[in-house]
This record gives sequence, structure tokens and C-alpha cells, in this order.
Amino acid sequence: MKCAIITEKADVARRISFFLSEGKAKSKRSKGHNYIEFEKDGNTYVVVPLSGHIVEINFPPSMKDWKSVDLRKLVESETVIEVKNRSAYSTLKDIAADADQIIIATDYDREGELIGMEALNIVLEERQRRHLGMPDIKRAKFSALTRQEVTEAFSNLIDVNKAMADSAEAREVIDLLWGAVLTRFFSNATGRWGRDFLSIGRVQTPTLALIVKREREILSFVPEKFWRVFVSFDKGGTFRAEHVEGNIKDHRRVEEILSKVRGKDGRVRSFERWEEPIRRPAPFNTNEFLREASRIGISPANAMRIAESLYNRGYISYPRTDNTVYNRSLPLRKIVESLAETQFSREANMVLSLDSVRPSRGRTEATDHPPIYPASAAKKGELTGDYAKIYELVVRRFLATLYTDGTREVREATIEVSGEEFRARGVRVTEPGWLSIYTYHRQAEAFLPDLHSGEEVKAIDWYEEEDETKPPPRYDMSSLLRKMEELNLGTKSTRHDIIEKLQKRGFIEGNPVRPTPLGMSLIDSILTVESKISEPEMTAELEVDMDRIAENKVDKESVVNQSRKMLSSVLEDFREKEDIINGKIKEAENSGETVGLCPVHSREVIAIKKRDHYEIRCTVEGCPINYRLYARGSIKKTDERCSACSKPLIKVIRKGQSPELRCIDPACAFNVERSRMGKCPSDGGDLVVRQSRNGKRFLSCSNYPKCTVSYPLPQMGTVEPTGQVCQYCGAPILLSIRGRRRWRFCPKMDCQFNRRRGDEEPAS
DNA sequence: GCAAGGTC
Repeated sequence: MKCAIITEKADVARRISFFLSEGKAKSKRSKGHNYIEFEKDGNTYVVVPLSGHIVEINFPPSMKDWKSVDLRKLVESETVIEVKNRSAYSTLKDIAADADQIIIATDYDREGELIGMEALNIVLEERQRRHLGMPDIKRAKFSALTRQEVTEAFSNLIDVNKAMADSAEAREVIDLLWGAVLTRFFSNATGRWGRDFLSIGRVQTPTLALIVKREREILSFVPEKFWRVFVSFDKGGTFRAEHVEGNIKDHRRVEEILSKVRGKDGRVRSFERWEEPIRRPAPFNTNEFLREASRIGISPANAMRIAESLYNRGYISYPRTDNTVYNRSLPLRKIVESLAETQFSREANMVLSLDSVRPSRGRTEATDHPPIYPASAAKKGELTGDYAKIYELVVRRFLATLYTDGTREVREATIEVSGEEFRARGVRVTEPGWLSIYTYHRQAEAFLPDLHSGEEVKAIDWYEEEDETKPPPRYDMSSLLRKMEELNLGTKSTRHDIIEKLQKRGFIEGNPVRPTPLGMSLIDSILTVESKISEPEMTAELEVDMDRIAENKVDKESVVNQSRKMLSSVLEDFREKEDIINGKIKEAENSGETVGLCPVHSREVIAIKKRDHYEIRCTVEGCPINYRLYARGSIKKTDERCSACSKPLIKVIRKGQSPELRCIDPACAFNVERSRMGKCPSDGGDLVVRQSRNGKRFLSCSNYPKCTVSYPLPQMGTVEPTGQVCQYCGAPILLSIRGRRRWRFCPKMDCQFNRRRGDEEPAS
């Protein structure tokens, strides 16, 4: 008998094969097929790994054109299935399809059930083609990749769950319908076709709405002044106590207090001290990992890419997990022992010196994967840059969850100064515990000496501090991820993607995150209609429907049809508001910062940030002052005019480079003069710095296209001419300036000149 | 050229 086992990803296939075959399984790789094979009890087993979904739903070709398809028809359109993962598809057909038994061993959740069903359908289709009958179809249900879980799952096989797969399929269809219909509507209504399209989706739009809502709160916030009153004392060091009334809004009250207490010493009314634990952090789940990574300056999307790569190279465990409790079977002590052989030996040995290794626990004991931990020890130097930083973060977090709580001593005193009461608080870390391993968080400390009730303390200063109420803070990557998780927007595997999408589409920027004018007016436009698409409730309600489908209380079709009806009426509402929406988006498209005055009309010249360039133009319609500047980074107004043409000068600011002064006219002699680096070795023309559309810089001959000499330039730092000519190839030698380092180089990369050593100039 | 969800 032949049995085919289908898993969601490669390492599950490896683990299952290992347990079931007692280590005798063999990986097979041939003709684009990738699977594992072994024999057991006279039966042949093939284990086929997928990589997530192998098919994708889409519209039929007749519905693909954005401009000509009536959106009312798109709402009612059928969907088709397209194969996305060719190699998994052919492995299923060629290797798995003729098995007598098919065991679906994908992750035990809704998406996993659907992924399994997709694979099963491919197998059944192929069997029909080959006139093979129905195989025995089973489902393995396991929630951890331990020997016990896996062997139990395979000796207690259950049936596949059509209803559960249906619930995930309903989500797919609803997401595509709403996303495509509204994305196309907004893009068509505003004439933003091609890559400038305006996207809308069940997760991305509510996320953008959160950010826009916060920005509106900040914009409309009216700060209110308040004052705090302090007295400083001296006893073995200075400390201060704050008046018990805290934030005082009436300054007359402040004057009253100060006039009463000024010059007077204090008497201690009460003093307390106690110790409290500083709790160890919980093990890392995906969200918490991404939040902490962004605190050390690595964006969620990048942190995820790096984690993926570290996982594939065996350095860390699977990075997509909700779990914050280590499984019993994890050999925690062994992992720590292996880390003791690395640059983290000090920290690892601290853990090993404890009587027993007892890990902290988080709130979620999910069953998917263990929390993120270091799977193997990386030697120093094996990883570099952000990879090393991420690995170190995972290692330190892991060790911190196994070490002891810290302890801090807290002291509190109330001190009376001529009838007015003041409070002082002191905090001191007495036992750092895990804090000396996980060094990313600094504990705020404050000095307060030992005091006793009735004691007199010498006052040395009496003063007020002015402050004002603050608007709520902008989201940063960390708080945004937390908010998304709280509202159930996206999943552990997609949240970072959603954020990156909003950035790439030009809806949000920066960290802390601000919406762009485009992002703000997109949300404003969406809010002209009651639709739920910008609210987390859309997801919440979808979840309820999915549960009902999975419980067989309602079928997929009726949920999808209901959703189509709603979408149809929402679309009608939007169609009525088309002009208003177009107006709002156009307004955002034309909002830009003033960079100076137009020499033709003496009117404002504005710079409008587009997806990949700045549009710099006069506010008078039809004025020839209208340029495109392809620059990464940002531009800044200067109040200076160009000496050559009297148009405004701007500063281009790029990360890692000194600001570059430019005339807004790219062809102006001012810019050309500055970009001239020397003579072309081929035809004697000028070599000038040019920037391509994607922001990369080149040194090219001004006689292009007659002369095609062009050298790529370093992307970081600035470049200056030296007047020197390369003795080997005749190209001009350039000076590269990056931070405090500067060195001479020949732009011809493989030139002999660049192989010399010691060409570094001293820092200026 | 649209969504969100898996995973590489």
C-alpha cells in the first residue's frame, strides 16, 4: 500500500517523517519534485510538503480589465482558482496522486484545513484523469511537532473537515470581492490607474483609519497649560517632592502655594519603603518579537524577513507563532548549554547557575508552534549587521525568560512644608535579575534617602514647572502592532505586510507613523459612505460568520451572497458620491509644501510628494515651472534663489549623506556645474552625476546616447571631484564622503586603482 | 495593476 502525507511546510514534513520512520526517511529531489519517502510495515510513505496555499482565487479573464468592467458585474462575478505554486502542484500530481491513502497533515486551523483541501482537490482531479478510484482520505490532527503528539495523531486519524475549509474559502472570496471592487472604484473615480492605484481592503483600510483618526485627534487638540509645584530637599543627596495637587490649572494657586512655602524647610509626615519584583518577560510570540525589533530600529517587515532567513538557516525556531508558553518537551537546558559556547556565555552561565531552569509563561498557550527561541548557537561573526542584532534579541529574550525576576526598592514619603503637602518617590533596582541579560529596557531610577516620620528635612529650592496637556501620541510600529492585535486586524503572519503595504502605497510614512495627505483624504472619502470597510467590525463580523460556517449552521454560499448584497449597496452609495470623492483625492494630490516663489509669476512654487518622486511646480496652471525630482529622502525649503536662473534652491536630504543644495530646475547650469566630475575617458565629454528613476546614481557622459560611458556610483554618502585623473584607465578620480570617512576611488569599479591600499584620507 | 492568507 502507498500512503501520501501532505504537510503545510517543509519542516513539518521532515519532523513527521523522522518520527514515523524512526529516522530512516530519505529526502527525494528530482525533476522539480521535492518530497520525503520511507517504508514502514511493508507500506510506502511519501510525505509532500507544500508552502502554504498552492492555489489562489481570482476573477475570470473577462473581469480583469479595470477600465471596461462594470463594477456592478464584478460584485456578482464568479471566482476561479489559479495554481500559484507550480512545483508543489506537480509533486502532488506525479508523486502523491496514485496513493491508496491520503493523509492531510496541514496545520490544524481554518487556513490549514483549506490548504489541505486545495491539495486534496488537485490529487482527486488527477486521479479522475487517470481513472483511479477514490482513495482513503484522512486528517492528522496535531498541535505540536513532538514525537508524542505526532504518533498519537497518526494512530487516531480523523476525517477532513469540509465545513472548516469552507469557512476559510468564504473569507477568501469576500476579501477579494470587497478589495477588488472598492479598489477599482476608488482608482477609477480618481483616474489613478497603473501603479498609483488606491487600494482598499478589510484589514489595510481599518488600519489606515486608525492612523488617520489619531492624526485628526492630534490636529484638533487644544493644549491646556498647567503647572506643578516642587520643593527640593537635601539629605545625603538632593531629591524633590511634588505638591499633592499635581497638575494645577490655576496659576494663582501656584503663586499661593509658593509664597507660603518659600524659604521653609519640610517635616516628614510619613515614610514607607518596600520591595517589589520586576517580572521577567514572557517568551516571544511573533507580535511581541516584531515590537521589540522595532525598538532597536528594525522595521516589522524587515525583522520578519530576517527572522525567516534565520529560521531557514536553523538559527531560530519558527517565527510565526502566537504561543507564549514553552512546550514541556523543549530541551531548554540543553539550548542554554549550547549558548554557553558562544559570545553569550556570560548570560547563559548565569542561567545555568540557577538550581533549576524554570521558564516564564505568557498569557497565550496556543498550540501552533513554540514561542520563538534560538534553535542553534551561532558563533561570533557568523552573523552580521541586522541579522546579528535580531539573533541577539532572540537569544537575550530567551535567556531572560529563564532567569530570575529582578527586584526594585520603592520608597514613598509625604513631606509637609508650612501646611502644604508634598510627595516624593524613590526607585532603585536592588537586584537586576533578568535585566542584566535583556539589556534593551532601562529602568527609571530616582533617589530618595531613608527618612522617618517627624524628621525635619532641609529644603534648598522651591519652584514651579510649566507644562501643557498633550495630544495622544502617534502610533509607532510597536503600538500599531499591538493595536492591530487587540482589534484582531490581520494575523501574526500578515500584520507586518499590511503596514508595509500602507507605506508603499504612499498612505502613511515615518515612525512614529503619520498619514500622508493622500492617506487622510482616502479615509475621508471612504467615510462619506456608511460601509464598515474602514472599521475593525468588518473583521469581527466575518469571524462570526466563519465560525457559523465551520459549525455547519450556515453554508458558505449564503454568507458570500449576503456579503455580495451588502457590497452592491455600498458600491451604489459610493457611486453617488463619486464627484465628492474625486474632489477630496485631487485636493490631497495638490497639497504640497511651499519651496519658494516662481520667477515667472511671483506665485508659490510647491513640492508635492509622489510615490517615487517629487513634483515641483508653480501654483499657476500651465506655468512652465513644473519639474520632477527623483530623489530618495526628503526635500527642504531654503529661502535662497539660484544664482544662475533665480528659481528657488532646495536642499535634498538623504539618509547617510550631507544635504545637497539644488536648483529646482534639473537642467539648470547650477546643478550641471555641481554634478560635473571630470572628463570622459572615451570622447572627452563631461562626466556628470545622474540619478535614475529608482534613485540610483550614475556617472555618465554628457554626450549620451552618442557615448554610452556610465559608471554606477556608491549609493551612500556624497561624491566630489578631485581633479585627478586615474593613471590606469583615464577616468576622473572621485572623493567619496560618508559620515566622517572619505576616500578616493576610481569610478571604474574593477580598475587597478581601487586595489591599492592606504588611500584613506584622515577625517576632516 | 486589485484582498488577505499561507510560506520560501
